[in-house]
Amino acid sequence: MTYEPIDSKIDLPELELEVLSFWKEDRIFEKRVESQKERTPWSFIDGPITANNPMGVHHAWGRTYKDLWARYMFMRGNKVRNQNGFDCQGLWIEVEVERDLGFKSKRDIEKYGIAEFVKRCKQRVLEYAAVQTEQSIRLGMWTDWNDPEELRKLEKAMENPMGETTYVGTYGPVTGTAEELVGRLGSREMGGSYFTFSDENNYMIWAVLKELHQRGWIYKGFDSMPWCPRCSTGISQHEIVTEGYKELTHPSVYLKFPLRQREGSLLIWTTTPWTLTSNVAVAVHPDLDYVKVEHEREIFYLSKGSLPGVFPKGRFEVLNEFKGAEMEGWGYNGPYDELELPRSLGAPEVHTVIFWEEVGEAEGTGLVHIAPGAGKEDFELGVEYGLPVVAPLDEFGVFIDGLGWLSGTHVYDSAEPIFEDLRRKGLIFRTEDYTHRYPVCWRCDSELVFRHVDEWFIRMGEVLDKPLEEVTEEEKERNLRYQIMDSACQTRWIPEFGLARELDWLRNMNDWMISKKRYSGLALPIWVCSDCGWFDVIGGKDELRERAVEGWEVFKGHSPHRPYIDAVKVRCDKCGGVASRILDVGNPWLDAGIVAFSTLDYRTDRKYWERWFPADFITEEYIGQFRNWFYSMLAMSTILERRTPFEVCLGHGTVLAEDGREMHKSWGNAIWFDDAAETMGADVMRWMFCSTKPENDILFGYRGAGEAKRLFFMPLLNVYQFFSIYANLDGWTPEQEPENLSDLDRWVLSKLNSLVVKVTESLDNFDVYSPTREIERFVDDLSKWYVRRSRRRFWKSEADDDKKAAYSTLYTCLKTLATLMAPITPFITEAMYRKLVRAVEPEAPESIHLLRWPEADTDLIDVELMERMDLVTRISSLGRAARNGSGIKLRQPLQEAVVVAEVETLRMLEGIDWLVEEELNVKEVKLSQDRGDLYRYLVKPMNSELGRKHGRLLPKVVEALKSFGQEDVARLLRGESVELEVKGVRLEVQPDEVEVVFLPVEPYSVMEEPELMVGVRVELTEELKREGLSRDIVRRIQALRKEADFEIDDEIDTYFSGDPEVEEVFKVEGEYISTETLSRTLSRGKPPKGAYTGEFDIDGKKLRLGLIQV
RNA sequence: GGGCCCGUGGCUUAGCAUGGUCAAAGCGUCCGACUGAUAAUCGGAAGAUCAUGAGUUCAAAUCUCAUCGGGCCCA
Repeated sequence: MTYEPIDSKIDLPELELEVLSFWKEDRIFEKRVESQKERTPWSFIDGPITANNPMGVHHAWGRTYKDLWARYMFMRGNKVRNQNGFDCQGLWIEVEVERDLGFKSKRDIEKYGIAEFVKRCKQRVLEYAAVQTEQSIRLGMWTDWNDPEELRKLEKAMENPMGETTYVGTYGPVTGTAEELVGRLGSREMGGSYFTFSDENNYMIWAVLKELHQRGWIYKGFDSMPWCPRCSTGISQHEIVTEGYKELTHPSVYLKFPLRQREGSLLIWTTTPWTLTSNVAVAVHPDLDYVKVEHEREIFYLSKGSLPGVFPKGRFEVLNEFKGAEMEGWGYNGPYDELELPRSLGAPEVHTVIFWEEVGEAEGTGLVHIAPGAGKEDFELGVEYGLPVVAPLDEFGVFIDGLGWLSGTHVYDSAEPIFEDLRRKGLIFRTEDYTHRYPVCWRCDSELVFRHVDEWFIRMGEVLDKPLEEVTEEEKERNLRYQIMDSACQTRWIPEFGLARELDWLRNMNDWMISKKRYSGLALPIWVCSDCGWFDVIGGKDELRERAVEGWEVFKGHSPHRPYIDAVKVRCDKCGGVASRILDVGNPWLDAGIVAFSTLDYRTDRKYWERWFPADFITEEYIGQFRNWFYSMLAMSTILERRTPFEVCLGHGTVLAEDGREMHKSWGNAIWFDDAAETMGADVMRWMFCSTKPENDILFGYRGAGEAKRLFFMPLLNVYQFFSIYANLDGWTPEQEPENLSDLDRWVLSKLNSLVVKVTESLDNFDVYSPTREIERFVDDLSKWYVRRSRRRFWKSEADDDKKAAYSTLYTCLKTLATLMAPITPFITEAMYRKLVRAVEPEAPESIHLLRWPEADTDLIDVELMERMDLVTRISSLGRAARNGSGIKLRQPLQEAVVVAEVETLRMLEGIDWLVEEELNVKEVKLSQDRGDLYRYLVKPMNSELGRKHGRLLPKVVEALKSFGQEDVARLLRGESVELEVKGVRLEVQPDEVEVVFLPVEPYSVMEEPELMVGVRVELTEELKREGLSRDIVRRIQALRKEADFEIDDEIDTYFSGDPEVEEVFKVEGEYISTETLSRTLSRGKPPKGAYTGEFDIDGKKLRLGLIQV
């Protein structure tokens, strides 16, 4: 058997596993790398995936894109560099490790030991890098990465970081300490995936930060930051926005602030009672209306608009009304003026009413309590007014010393005691529960508080009040923000609105907070003198060694991570003191943003870097990345080179469950990657992603997968199956070339070459959505028209030229189609290629993925032929509908079909009308330009109209209408009137006085579309009936053959008996029946013993059959 | 409050940048057929105020504006 069949059950995952082992054993990917040496570079940069957990199906979308364009660009003749990347540093990994170790807070980590903790974090990364690599292999990805087993060996070796070990990488074994080898992962010597915790990645960021420092763009800032008390770290703007909010209910309180020079109190409202110790001022809107009211013999001040909310029962009296502006400078007594900390900062003295444009009265009282030490906007306002900052919480969220009875209380436990205290002081007006969106920690869900902290920032540059195009070169020179915008504009964003989003982010973002008070991450290379406050940024390991004044021996041999790096001290340039590294680690987006430099040897081999920078292409899920990876990549590259690091950025949407919601474990609608791969198969998954428009979200699940399999993959494989069955029987191989091709062949080849053109254009344009649509359409054409109409060409017994033409054409179609699909569905196409092409073309490459991309033969594209065939399918479709209407089944031959159309249309059918004959099972196709051949028109009088007009003449008029010719009807249809004469009276019939009815001409059943009409003659002669019956008989014999498990080419002896009519058919149509069923003999009578028998009823007529294999 | 996407038959989507063919497909439903690719396949039918309103135009699902609803991003 030349062409191995694909099992009809078609277990796609099973087939994929076979292909995977072929790739592995025969080192096909390595052969691809080997074969591309001398080619033009095509550069791709992988956005690192966090190696923290198994990957999900949502990763598979982007990874499908990543893999497919790498495969495609290779096939197009490029040298492809694509290195997988892992994100390795940052809070998310720490949190998982903390969870594993059962830690509750940072204190547990300190107790456990930073060195040990950081080591565990690295181990976790190695563990999941191995898992994700295996999963990605299963997805069909081909890229440079590590053998998962080697990663696991390294993970174990890390138990003793300073112990010697050996790692086998892409280029052979490397030996060193475990920590050293881990720090060198992804390097030129070791190959494999890049890891953002590598030494080079860290030191490269040092170089960038030094560069920024030289421009004066690094600074230590004090800001009011969202802070997670559990993680004990600030949460940056980048992190808080996506998952950073939750609907929460808190107790809120209306509170009295007694006025100093006036009677009564300001009425303020807050949802965060813990901030009250930090109150320094109250803000009003100068233009808003405020009122003085009396309520239960007390005087309150609040905004007019907030009255209904504050006094819902309406028991108050307005004493006075005025603008907020009049309240400026009013003094009041704060609720915690007695405490030591506020007093020491002079807070009580500055308690006054100030202005703020943001004050509203949708909620609260229109009087806003301002605490610059405990809120972001408050802080900004405080800077404006020069207010003192009372910062009440320590890093764990505990009230610090100097706050009296509150000192030592945790913020989470503070609301009730504070309420009680205020109640005792008689300051509470009312409390009520309040539900709002409140920021929470995106990793551990703890409620965030605002803390006044010192953090390190990269200065973005001021936001200028003018359009981007008007910003001058000089202004850009000292403004990073606008430089990055320039870079963003150099990139082609797909979808196009990507640029607008990126620019929007850049326009709005604040200075970039890069510090984090954590452990496992980039050691920020900032050394500060504790004596005089001087600081410097160190640009690399060598510089550090030179400037180290102590601690180098502790650090030596370690990766630049805590705690060892913290031991190194440098000399203060200003006062000669000793400067220490700040203990903060870096924001992880620094790690991911630098990879266009760190992984391309920017510091050590500039030529190599230049060859591969910028990336021709990157692709990621766009949600979030405009402010994360896209942003940080642009930022880093702009700082170093002032240009974009990627030419094309393809963003795609989100993976949702089939119910349209996000996938959540607890909702039971999540699908794990491994399950998806083993149930639906990787190719089906890839196809689903590719046939979704990237800017849309995908509803991903087994229903869609089943549909893709049934509607696309099965028909495709069935075509292959069909080919293999007959080509095997006939022993056809590609060297048996035909002399001539039929119109059907030329048509499908024309379609095929058009497909090559379209798919190539689209993929060059980073559009895979359109190709999936085009390919689906082609598979439809191939299976639903070409194969269907060619079946008999394959069945006939002699191996004539027409048969060769059919084989050759179908072979070409399948081979080319598989090649076009190879980047998208690498498994199934490999299987087809191996069974189809490799079976008969020994000199062909061993894998479809080593092929060159097919060139379209545009000479074979015959637009006219495609139009003609299109007409044939339209006619067939109409004809089938007409047959359908008649109720006569397709197996019953009919005498004729009539096609009515314009003469130019009919001319197009020359030479291919036999296809219609076969498709409609008619003896002949008649062509006509006269609709009258199929339709006649009947004019029905509308008696109400005509009667009113003609009175007694009506019966005569109706009579006359019967004699209307088709020409008269045509005029009425055109809206013209027709004259007639009744009893010598001439009168006019208007179109709206009659109804024109169409009736098919007997004995035709008719269907039409504009400009085209098809009718079939539904009259049955005895001969036709007999033929129909013979086909029914053949059908029954075939069914029986199948049931008896005979091979397709087994010859048989057939025994029959039944009603006389049936037996008669065996006589008259004997030759036809025996040819169709490969019957050597047809014998009337009882079959011998051992025959396979069956009894049938054909429209009430009996038939008994017996078959014997010869 | 600002920016960006999106509202098309019961469901999922195409069409919309270059306005003009009966608004296209798949699922589901109903009816029928085919069957030497067959635990597949094919045909037909029913089913859409193209979110709403206004405007531009001879002509709007498509362009403009507004409104409503959903999503995302940022304040």
